[in-house]
Amino acid sequence: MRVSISVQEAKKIQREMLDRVDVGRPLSDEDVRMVGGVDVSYLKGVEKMFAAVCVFKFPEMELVECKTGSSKVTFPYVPGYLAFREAPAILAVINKIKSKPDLILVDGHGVAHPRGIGIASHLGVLLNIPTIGVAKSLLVGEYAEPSCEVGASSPIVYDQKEVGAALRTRKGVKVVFVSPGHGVDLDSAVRLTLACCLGYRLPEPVRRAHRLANEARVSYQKKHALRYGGTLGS
DNA sequence: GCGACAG
DNA sequence: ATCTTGTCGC
Repeated sequence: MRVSISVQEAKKIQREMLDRVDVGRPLSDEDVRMVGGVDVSYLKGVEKMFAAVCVFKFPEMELVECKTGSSKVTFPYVPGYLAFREAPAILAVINKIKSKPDLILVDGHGVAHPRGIGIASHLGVLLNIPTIGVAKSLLVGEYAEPSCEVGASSPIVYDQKEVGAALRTRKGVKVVFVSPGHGVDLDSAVRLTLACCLGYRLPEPVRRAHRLANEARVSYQKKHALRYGGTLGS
């Protein structure tokens, strides 16, 4: 792929963006009328990715609007630099929606990151919209396993600080790792994430965006008769 | 140097 | 993340 920038340059950008990240602001439920979720899927072999965004009315959690889009991959997957790979595609689909979410849940970490600025924080700063990182696995830090009931949580500690929480969003399933992205504090992030869950491990906005991004990839594969990353047929 | 390592 | 088939449990 034609790489947009180097990891060194990306690191410098993160350093410059870091002081704009705000995780000290409580966000009440009344502050959120619309909540969005974003995710990206990839097509093996070709340098293409499919992003999706789904917006829900909060706290009713009724689907309001969804958009998808495809983009070329211009940055490799490097742990700690996911934003430089996925943010461009995500920003593109967010620009397509008519509704204005007051909060966006991102598939990945927020400040529970080596340098305190994961993809959720990165997007929050660029959009100037509160964001929360919801990841399926840990990138940095340590945590104690919470009890198995819905809503149980325990802090993620990294560099002697509480940067997030391991949250049980559904009874008996693996926890998800929640961390503030930008414009919201940890307690609010955990509370709001839980309020977005409808019986599944992942909060609905992210779950639906994930599904939609996959559908967009599949339709692309079908449209171009792609399989195993190669071309079959015309 | 070695192991870890979001999606 | 992607690809892939069956299997286990509510």
